[in-house]
Amino acid sequence: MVWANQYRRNEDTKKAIYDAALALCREVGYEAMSIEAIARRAKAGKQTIYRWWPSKGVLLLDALGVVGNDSATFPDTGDLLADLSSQMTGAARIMSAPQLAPVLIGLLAGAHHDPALAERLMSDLIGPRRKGCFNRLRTARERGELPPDTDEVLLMEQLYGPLYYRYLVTREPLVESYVRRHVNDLLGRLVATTHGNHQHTDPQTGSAR
Amino acid sequence: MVWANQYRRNEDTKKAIYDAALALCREVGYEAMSIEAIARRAKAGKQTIYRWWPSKGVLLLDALGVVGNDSATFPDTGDLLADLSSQMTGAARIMSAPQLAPVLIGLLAGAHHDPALAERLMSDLIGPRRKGCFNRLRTARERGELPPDTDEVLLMEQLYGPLYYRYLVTREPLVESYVRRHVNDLLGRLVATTHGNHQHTDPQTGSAR
Amino acid sequence: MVWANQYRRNEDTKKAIYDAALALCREVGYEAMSIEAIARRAKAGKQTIYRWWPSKGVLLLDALGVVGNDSATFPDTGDLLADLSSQMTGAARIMSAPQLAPVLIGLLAGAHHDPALAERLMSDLIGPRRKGCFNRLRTARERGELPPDTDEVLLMEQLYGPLYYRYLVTREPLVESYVRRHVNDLLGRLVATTHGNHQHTDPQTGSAR
Amino acid sequence: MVWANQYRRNEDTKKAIYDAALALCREVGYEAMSIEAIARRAKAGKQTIYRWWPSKGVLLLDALGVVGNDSATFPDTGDLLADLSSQMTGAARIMSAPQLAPVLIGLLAGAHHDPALAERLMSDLIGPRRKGCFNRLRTARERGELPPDTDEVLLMEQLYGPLYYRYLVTREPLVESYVRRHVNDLLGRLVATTHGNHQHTDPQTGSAR
DNA sequence: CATTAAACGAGACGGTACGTCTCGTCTTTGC
DNA sequence: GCAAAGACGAGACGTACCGTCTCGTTTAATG
Repeated sequence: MVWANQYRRNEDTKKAIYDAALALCREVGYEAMSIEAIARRAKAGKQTIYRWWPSKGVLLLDALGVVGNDSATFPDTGDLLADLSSQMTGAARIMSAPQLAPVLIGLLAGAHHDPALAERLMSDLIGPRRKGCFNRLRTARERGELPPDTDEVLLMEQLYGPLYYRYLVTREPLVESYVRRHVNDLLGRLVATTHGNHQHTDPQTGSAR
Repeated sequence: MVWANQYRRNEDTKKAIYDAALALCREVGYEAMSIEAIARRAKAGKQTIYRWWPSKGVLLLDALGVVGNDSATFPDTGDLLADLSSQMTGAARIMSAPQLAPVLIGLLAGAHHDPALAERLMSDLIGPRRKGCFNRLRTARERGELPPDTDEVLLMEQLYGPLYYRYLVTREPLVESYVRRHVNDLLGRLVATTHGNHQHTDPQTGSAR
Repeated sequence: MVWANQYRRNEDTKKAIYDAALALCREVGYEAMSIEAIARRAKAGKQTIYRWWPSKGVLLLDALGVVGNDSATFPDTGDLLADLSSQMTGAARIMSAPQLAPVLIGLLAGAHHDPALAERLMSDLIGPRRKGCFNRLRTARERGELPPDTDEVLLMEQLYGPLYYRYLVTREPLVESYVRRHVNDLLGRLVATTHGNHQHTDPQTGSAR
Repeated sequence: MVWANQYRRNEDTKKAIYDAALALCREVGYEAMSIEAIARRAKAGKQTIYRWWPSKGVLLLDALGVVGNDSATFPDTGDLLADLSSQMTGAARIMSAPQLAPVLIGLLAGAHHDPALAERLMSDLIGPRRKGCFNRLRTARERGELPPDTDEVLLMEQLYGPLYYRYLVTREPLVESYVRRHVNDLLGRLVATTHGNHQHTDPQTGSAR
């Protein structure tokens, strides 16, 4: 593609740098990972890294390759509660993956004093996911699954906030049961559904769990 | 008293180090702040700092002097909604204070790879506030202001989660109107709905008991 | 040539470091001179020094630039006594120069627990001078100026030993008259020459009385 | 005795400090030995050391206890050559003892920028030995064993200079054969004796070939 | 004896330097 | 003409000692 080689960039080197960055991040953590070490491991010149990425955080964000992945697309089976549960447990699983957890907090912290990283983080990682969730909630509202006066943004933050809180502040494991309980609890108050208890039937087996 | 000077610690030096740490954190940010610079500004020897604090984060936590302050005591006027609004807007104001915001995210990030800092953060900063909120919610439940099957910990996290989300993830200003809208929205649904969720969790650790 | 810049070394920096080292050595002495201070004065990074020299002593030895200088070449006018007197008074002058005296003793002391310095000292400073003297003595023996059974090494050490003794042990000034008296006395006994200098000195202080 | 306890000095502590100093000197060498480490090992306070000794060198000199020992007394059997050989081989043995060699050079180097150490070194260690030798040589001259115009000080330095030269400059082992050869050679020319020594040594390394 | 003054161990303190590490820039060399 | 290699100035890291300065606790001598 034209753009990719517009700057005569060596794709092999790029890949080696991404690999080295990811490997190092897993091994020593985001903070302890140095550009020097990435270059060393990738057998790349330091200048090559400084030429193409403004900071360790942005490099890592690129390396994660989150731009094009589909984790931002929200499922829409028609059942809002099920869709939210499924998407959010997936998100929780990713957030609490041992390799990724320290990365995200590192990136979030870095964004507080690195506007470039902040922008990339929002446009590539956070933004698309917010948009996907927002759209799903709007659709739900239009279908009548949610009250017509629902503030989708506020609801979205009420949904995801506690996950981030657990992940970032108390560092407790984001187990699936917690996520489901939270979503049921929050949505349960909001939607007009008869549901005496909060046990859910597994759509696959049909057996109560 | 004997204990205080048991280690023959110089209180003037301690104060100078706290002052220097706080000033530097404000000026250059948590990450960019070095122990070397703190010592320089406090006219203290580096060893003096290393002698008394295990890390930059713990030093800063001590410097914030959050241990004994009363921001952890929850108001109880009998009106839960008003009390929550007042406490949470206060918390939001503190969190979004320009001097403090980068400190907290730095500490939270640091806690992810520094167990000692994590423990201090939880025991001195996060824990007491969680406990205060938990107690206020329990009192409210016992008074009948909340449904008898309310899970205080989950509710607490639903209350504070979005604040941290805004502060840490999207870095939007934590304006008072947002906080009030969120609290009204969440509490409003709760007091007007019957439902059930009967698991209880420990307010400190959050783990089910 | 290629070799010199094989390591892409910055010659300006090298010169600045040599200058700083020599200046500092003169000002504060060998022991009190720190690598940190050399770097500071030379406006060089500490790492640059540690990269190229294994120790303060070796750096100073290089800075003295004794490798290529010609003080190691022994004069040969055909008159052994005159040649020795001239070379040794020169050596004595150098050894007792106020800037150099503390350097040499520092290097000699350092060589006792730094094999690398010991080797450099011998190969660059001591060795060539020993060789030059040895050759001159051998030539003299071959010419019949010295007895055919002369041990040049022993004689050399008998010649220079007292100079070092005065310089290193009693720290008396290595005045020219002493050197000449010693050489005359030693050689006079060895070759068939009239000689005589019968000044006596105090055994404690060594000063002439 | 009154004087000794005038300052109410603890003799046990003093002994422990001496022992620690000597042990450390043997183990890590003079340069690497710190007052901090001496205090640590002697279980003494640092202040106690700083109270009684002006420097590491003087402390060590005291610890060596050279003041009163009898190595300064010169033998007088009537045979000058034998007496010199015996005394000097003894001195050489002491100088080249592995534990002492680095101490002496350290003290000599220290004396170059520590007048107090220089004075103590001369009055306690070097001076008495010079005096003893001087007296023996004077006696020999008065007995006619040496020419009447002999300069005892010069001769003394010609005798001992090469020993120090080997010990300090070339760091070759001060083997007995070398000492005897040197004394025989020097004295042999001076007194009326038949002698001869035809061994040759390499001028660079000094080792016999 | 009780007082008292010093020596003592312990170790905090402000400093300096150590030798290593990484930063981000700059230069040289090879492909 | 970009990329690797790495030198460079800069400066922080955490440690070791420096020499000074309290602290309480012996310990010896004086009163």
